[in-house]
Amino acid sequence: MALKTATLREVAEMAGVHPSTASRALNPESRALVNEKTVTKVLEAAGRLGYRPNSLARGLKTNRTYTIGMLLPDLTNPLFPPIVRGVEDALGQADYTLILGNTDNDPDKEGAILRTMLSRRVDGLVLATARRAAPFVEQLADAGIPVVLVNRVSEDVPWPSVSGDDHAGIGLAVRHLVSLGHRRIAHIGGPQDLSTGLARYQSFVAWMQSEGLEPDPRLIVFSTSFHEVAGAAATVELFARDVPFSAIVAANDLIAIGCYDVLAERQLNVPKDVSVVGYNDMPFSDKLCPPLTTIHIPHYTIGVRAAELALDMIAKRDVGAQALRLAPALAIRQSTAVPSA
Amino acid sequence: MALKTATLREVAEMAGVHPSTASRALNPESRALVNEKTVTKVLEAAGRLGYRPNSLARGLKTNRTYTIGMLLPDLTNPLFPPIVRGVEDALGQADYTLILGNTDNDPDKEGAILRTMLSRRVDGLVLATARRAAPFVEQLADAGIPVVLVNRVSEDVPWPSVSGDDHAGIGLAVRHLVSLGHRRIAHIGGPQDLSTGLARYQSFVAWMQSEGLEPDPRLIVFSTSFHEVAGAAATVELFARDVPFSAIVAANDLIAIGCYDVLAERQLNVPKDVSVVGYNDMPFSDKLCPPLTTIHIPHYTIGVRAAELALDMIAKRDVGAQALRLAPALAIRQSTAVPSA
DNA sequence: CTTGTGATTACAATGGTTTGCAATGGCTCT
DNA sequence: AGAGCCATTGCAAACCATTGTAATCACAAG
Repeated sequence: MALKTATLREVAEMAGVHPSTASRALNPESRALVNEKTVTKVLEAAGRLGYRPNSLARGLKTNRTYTIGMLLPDLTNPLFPPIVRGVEDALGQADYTLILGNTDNDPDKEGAILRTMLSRRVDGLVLATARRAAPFVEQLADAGIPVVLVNRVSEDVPWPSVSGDDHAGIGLAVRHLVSLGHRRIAHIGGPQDLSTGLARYQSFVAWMQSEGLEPDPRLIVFSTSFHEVAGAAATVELFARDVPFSAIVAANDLIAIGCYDVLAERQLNVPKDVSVVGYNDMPFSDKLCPPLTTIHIPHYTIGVRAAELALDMIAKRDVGAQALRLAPALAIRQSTAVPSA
Repeated sequence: MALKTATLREVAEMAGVHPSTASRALNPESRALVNEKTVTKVLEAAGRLGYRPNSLARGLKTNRTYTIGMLLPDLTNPLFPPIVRGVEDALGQADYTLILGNTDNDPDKEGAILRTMLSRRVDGLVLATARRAAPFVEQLADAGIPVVLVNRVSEDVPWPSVSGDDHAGIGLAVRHLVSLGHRRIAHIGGPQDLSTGLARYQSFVAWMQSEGLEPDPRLIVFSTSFHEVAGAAATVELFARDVPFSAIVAANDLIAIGCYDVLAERQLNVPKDVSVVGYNDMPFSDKLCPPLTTIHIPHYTIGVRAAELALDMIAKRDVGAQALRLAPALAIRQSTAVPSA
């Protein structure tokens, strides 16, 4: 059945009514307007023909596509799949569909993807791309389209955001190490032009101070990206500084893996010689060698909340520019221990 | 600029031409039909107004949405992100957009997602969902929409497929173990109602035989899913059989991790006491403890090829029902060694 | 018997773009 | 000068569903 997709007109014809009546019968909200018996007829005809409303036509008329677009740097980064699933699940509940775009942190790509998304008339946008200065911001604001930020705080931007509470998370990490007895704690920060990189670095400094430990600038190195190789390079740099330390707070798990690699190279044992704390609790961080103590972020929930916010905005519910920060949790595993020295 | 998205009519008006002319000027293929100077005028007007064609209207008219849908069980499974990226990248090249749907292997969900995708008039479909018996097959065939299968062979189905060459991959694993001196090799298979589970099991048996080793049925256990816990349960079952073995070929990396867990519990060392080979070479399998020897599958390329096939089919190029099998590679790491006994 | 009421249903316009066809205008050729 | 051709552009229909408004009908009330 239904070789060609049936049109509303055909359904109406089969049911012996006018297309407009069929339309109303098919739509739950307007269904009350049409006679019960007619509804049955139409529904049956629709079923027999395998009718699927053409969402293009509908969207054209109603100016809503029930589609939202999501931009992220790279789906291959284990951070994102849970977030995307969260978004998708929450969206699915509301019969919304997700369009995905990987930017690779390339502004050109980002612009191009954004353009096609606008061209497709997405009802809303979820931006999980990390760069702090987005040149499109004003265009988007102009377009008057709901936007929700994920994993980055809103800077001078009228949109709500959802993220893990980085300040609290770094606090968890620092205090965990301090409570174990560490005093000379190093930080391998992320790129400082990414909001998470900057925030975690600042929080690190703040928490060290609030613990009464003056952070040594020589024990703070910035990685050029949130990936293993860059993390390893930064760790090498850290050793080059030749300042003793007993623990490392890495800006994310990938960087922590980079630390692992360099530490192993130097025959240093984790956690006996150096304790390492990661950030994100990405999948399989508990399977590393040793299992990584890290800060767990409710990624899935972040995705869900972001989608819900977008949906709220689309429904014209005012959500303001709130910054939703979800509480992190310390996942203590085996990469941290009391300092040996 | 461009508070409200500009319409073609407005662009035409600004350029002082008829909408149809503007349309032709804007579209590269029909651009040749219109005077060069007019084209310039139109293009400029479009630029000034920030015109973005309404793809809904266009799709309605042309019956093409430049959209393809992709169904997969769960994005959170590390297997999929690289595939999805491959699909998305290849699609992006051709100005196509990807719509994603997670089915969780739930037929109802799968049906629902499929319906919305058809309702959205996707130009093609990439099915990476693993279950073997799909009730929608006939409906899709009827709908006459291009479909490409990923990671599952086409059984009685008129569509092309792209996957890793499981037979060759299992061969790599078995021969690697045999060459190390293993003779009593166990297999923890995947669910047998999933095509990959079945294929890998059958290949295991075949390769054992071709190596002159009669596979012991007591050393073959099937996991109820492709996940760690199920893999661990299957490993427990394997030990319960109380038949000696020196190596395990796991149907995928997650199951291999399950093996790791049970082995560790029993104080058995990998690879000294038992060698383990995984399958898929998923991200971070090289960071496991010990780094997992596994079969590398070119996931990204699989995604790219699948997208290209879909694009070909959309372009009415006949691709037939070919089954594209991409060559796997053996990634030797530290979970395999010569047997101790 | 007329008018008013309420419940249904039909009509027609609309959304933005594409495209077959017709119209226009300038030009060449005879 | 008129016929014919080409390049360019305008016209209008079409794609399919939604929705404001008008039409219809049955029935009750006056």
